[in-house]
Amino acid sequence: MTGERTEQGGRRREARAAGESVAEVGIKAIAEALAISPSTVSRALNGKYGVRTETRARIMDMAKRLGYVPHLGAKQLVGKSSNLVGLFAPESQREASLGFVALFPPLQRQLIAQGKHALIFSIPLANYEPGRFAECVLSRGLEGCILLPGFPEQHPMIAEAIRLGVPCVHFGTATGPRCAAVSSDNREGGRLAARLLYGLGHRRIGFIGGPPELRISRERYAGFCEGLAEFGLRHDPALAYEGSFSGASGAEAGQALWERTRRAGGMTALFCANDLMAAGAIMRLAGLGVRIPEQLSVVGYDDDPFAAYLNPPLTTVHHDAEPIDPMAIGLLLEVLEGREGRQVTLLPRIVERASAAAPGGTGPPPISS
Amino acid sequence: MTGERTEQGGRRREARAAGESVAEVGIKAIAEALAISPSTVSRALNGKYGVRTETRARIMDMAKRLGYVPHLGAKQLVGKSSNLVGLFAPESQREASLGFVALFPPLQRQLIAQGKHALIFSIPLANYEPGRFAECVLSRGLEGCILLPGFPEQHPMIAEAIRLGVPCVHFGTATGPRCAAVSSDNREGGRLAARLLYGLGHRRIGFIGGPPELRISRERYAGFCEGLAEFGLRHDPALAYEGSFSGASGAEAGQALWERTRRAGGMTALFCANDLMAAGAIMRLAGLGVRIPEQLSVVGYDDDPFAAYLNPPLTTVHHDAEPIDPMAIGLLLEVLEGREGRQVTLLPRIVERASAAAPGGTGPPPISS
DNA sequence: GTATGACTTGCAAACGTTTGCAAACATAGA
DNA sequence: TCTATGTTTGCAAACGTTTGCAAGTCATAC
Repeated sequence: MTGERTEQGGRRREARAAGESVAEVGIKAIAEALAISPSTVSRALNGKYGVRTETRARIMDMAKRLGYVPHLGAKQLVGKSSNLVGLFAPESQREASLGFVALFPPLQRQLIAQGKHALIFSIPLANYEPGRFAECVLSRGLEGCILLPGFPEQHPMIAEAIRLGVPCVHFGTATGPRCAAVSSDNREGGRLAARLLYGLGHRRIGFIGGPPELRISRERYAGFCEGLAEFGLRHDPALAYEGSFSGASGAEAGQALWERTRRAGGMTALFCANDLMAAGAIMRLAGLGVRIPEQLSVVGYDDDPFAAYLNPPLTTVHHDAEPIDPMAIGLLLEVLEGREGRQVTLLPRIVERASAAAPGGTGPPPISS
Repeated sequence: MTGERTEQGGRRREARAAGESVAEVGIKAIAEALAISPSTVSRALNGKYGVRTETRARIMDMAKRLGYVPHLGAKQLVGKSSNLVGLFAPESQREASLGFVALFPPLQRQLIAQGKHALIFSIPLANYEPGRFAECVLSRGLEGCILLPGFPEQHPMIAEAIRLGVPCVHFGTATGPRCAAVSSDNREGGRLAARLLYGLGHRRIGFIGGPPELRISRERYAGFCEGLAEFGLRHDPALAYEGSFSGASGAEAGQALWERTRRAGGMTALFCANDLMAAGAIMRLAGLGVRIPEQLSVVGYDDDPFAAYLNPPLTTVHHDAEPIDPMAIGLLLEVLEGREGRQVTLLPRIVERASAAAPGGTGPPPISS
C-alpha cells in the first residue's frame, strides 16, 4: 500500500541524465540569439513570403551556426504532414525479406527525395487482430503505406486500408479509391513454362509446387496446367508434388518424383514453383547421377540472383523484380497525391539458360542466351 | 464547468479535405464524452496512480468504444521517449539488402515487444556529408540507431554517433560509451578455409577475392594467407584474382585462374570470398568440363541459403547470421538502457559439404554432413 | 500634411499530450 | 462537529512548431 509517487523532475534533467549531450537548439533559440520573434524565424526557415531578405539571411546564417534541426514531431503536431510512410512486412521472415530486399533501395531513394521517411511495421501473418493496422497508421500519423509482398491476397489489412481511405499500395489485386496494387501474372508464368517445355518436346513433366495456401503456389500451378491444356494435355496428378519453397523440399520432391516415375512412364522434365526448389532438385538428382538437362530438363521460377550461377545455369521464369519497385513507390506517390488507385500487372517472361533442353539430350538447348 | 468551448475546427477541415476519413478521437474527446478532464483520462490511460477504479474503468471503456489511438508524436513532444530507432542502411543496394535481410525479422520482433518502431534511413556510401547523421537523429528524436552491415569500418557516421553519444550498434570494431559493435572474425574464416584445404592435401590453391576497398575482402584474404603460413606456405600472387562478389565475376575469375594455371603448376583447389562467386566459378568450370571436386575443390564463404543446394553442394565458411541479429538488437537495448557499449566477435566455422575433397578426387569428401 | 498601400514583424492560439500543483472530496479519528 | 489525512480530480503550463491577424514601418502619391 505504498503510494509510490513517480516524481520526475524537469524533463531536461532527465534527458541529460540519460546522456543526451546534443545541443537542443530550436526555433526559439535562433529567435533569441537574434532578438526577433520565433514566428519570423519559422517563416524564414520555411521560405515563406514576407521576410526581409536581409533578416532572412541573418536567420539562415544563425540557424546554420547553431546547427538547428527542425523537430519533425512538432511540425506534424501543428498539422503539417508527418512525412511518414509505413512499410508493412509480414512477420514470416522468408517471404518478407525477399520482397523487402527488392523493394528497398529505390523506395528509399524516392522517399528521401520527397523528404519522407519510412517506418517499418512487422505484422504477424496468422492471428491478425483487426484494428491493428488503423492503430499503426493513426498513432504515427502515417500518410500512406506499402504492404510488402508476402501477405495473402485478401489480408484483412488491405480491406482496412481501403475502408480507412489510407493511401496504400500492395502486391495483390484489390484496388480502391486510394489503394493501388501491383502484381505479377503468375498464371502466365506457369503457362510460359508449360509452353517452353512442350515446345522442347516434353510430354511427361513433373511439377513441384509451394504450399497450396499461398496464392502464388496455386496460380503458378493453374497456369502450368492451362499451358498444357493448350496442347490438349491434362497434367497427371501423380507428377505433382507439394514442396515448401525451400531447397530441402525441392531435393526431396525431386527425388520422390524421379523414383515414383521410374515404373510409370518416366518423366523428362520438371517445373518448380521457385528457383530454390529447382536448385535443390538439381543438386539431389545430379548427385544421384541424373544428367541435367540430358536426362531431365528443369525450369524454375523467380530468376533469383543465384539462378544464373547454378550448375547448370537455370532456365527460369523471370519476374521483373526491378520494375516492380519503382512501380510500387510510384503508385504510392500517385495515391498520395489523391489520384485514384489503379492495378498494374507485370508480365513474366522466360529466361532460357542451360537447364532445359530437348528430351534425350542431344546437346545444348536450342535457344541460348 | 468551464463555459469555454474550444473551437477545434481549423485543422480538422484540412484533414478532411485531404481525404482523411478516419475519426480523430483524442484524449479530449474521451474527456468530453465522460464530462471529466483530459488530465484524468491521460492518467487512467497510462495506468498512473490516483484514479478511482470505477472512473478508470469508465475511461478505458469509452476509449475502446471510441477507438482511441494515442498520438505518439504529441507524446514525444511533451518529453516522453520517441520510441523510435533508426536503421541506417548504406545506399548501395546489394550490400545493404544482404545485411538487412538477416537482421530484419528478429529485430522487428524485439522492437515491437518494447513498443518501439524502426525508421529506415538510407545513406549514400560515397560523399557522406557530415552532420547528416545528427540531422536524422535529432529531427525524429531517435533514441538509438543501428548501422546496418555494409558501411566501411570507419564510416564517419560511427564517429559521429560516438561523439553525439547516441546509443548505437554497428557491424565494425569501434566502440564507445554508448556504442556497441558486432563483427564476425573474417580473418579466422580465411584461416579455417586454408587449414581445411591444406588438410585435404591441397598445395596450390586459387583465391577469388572481393573488392579490396572492402574490409571483409582484405580480412578474408589475410586470414587465408595466415592459415597457409601456419604450414610454411606463402600464397602465390598468381593464384589470386580480384572479383566483385558477383556471380559473373566468380565465373570469369574461375575460368581465368584455371587457364592461367594450366601451364604453371596447376591448381587443385579454389577458395572464394563469397558463395555467389563460388557458384559462378563452379558453374563456368563445370560447363567447361572440369569435375568438381575431383579435379578442383571449391570452398565458399557466407553459407548463403542457396549454398547447400548447389551442384555439388558447397563447402563454405559459415557466418552464423542468425545469432548476429538478436545480438545486434540485444546490444542496442543494452546501450539504450545506459550500459557501456561492448564489442562482440562471432567465430565462423566451416560447414563441409561436397564441393571440397582430397585432390585427385578419389570419391566423396572425408567428412560429410 | 495626410491617406494609401506594400512590406515586415510580433502576438497569441493551436496541435495532443503529460504533469506539478492545488482544490475538492471522502473517510476516519478526536 | 471539527480536524487530520488521504484519495480523486481539475487547472494550466509546457513541449516545438505554424499561422491568422493585427500592428508596425516606410515610401509614394495626393
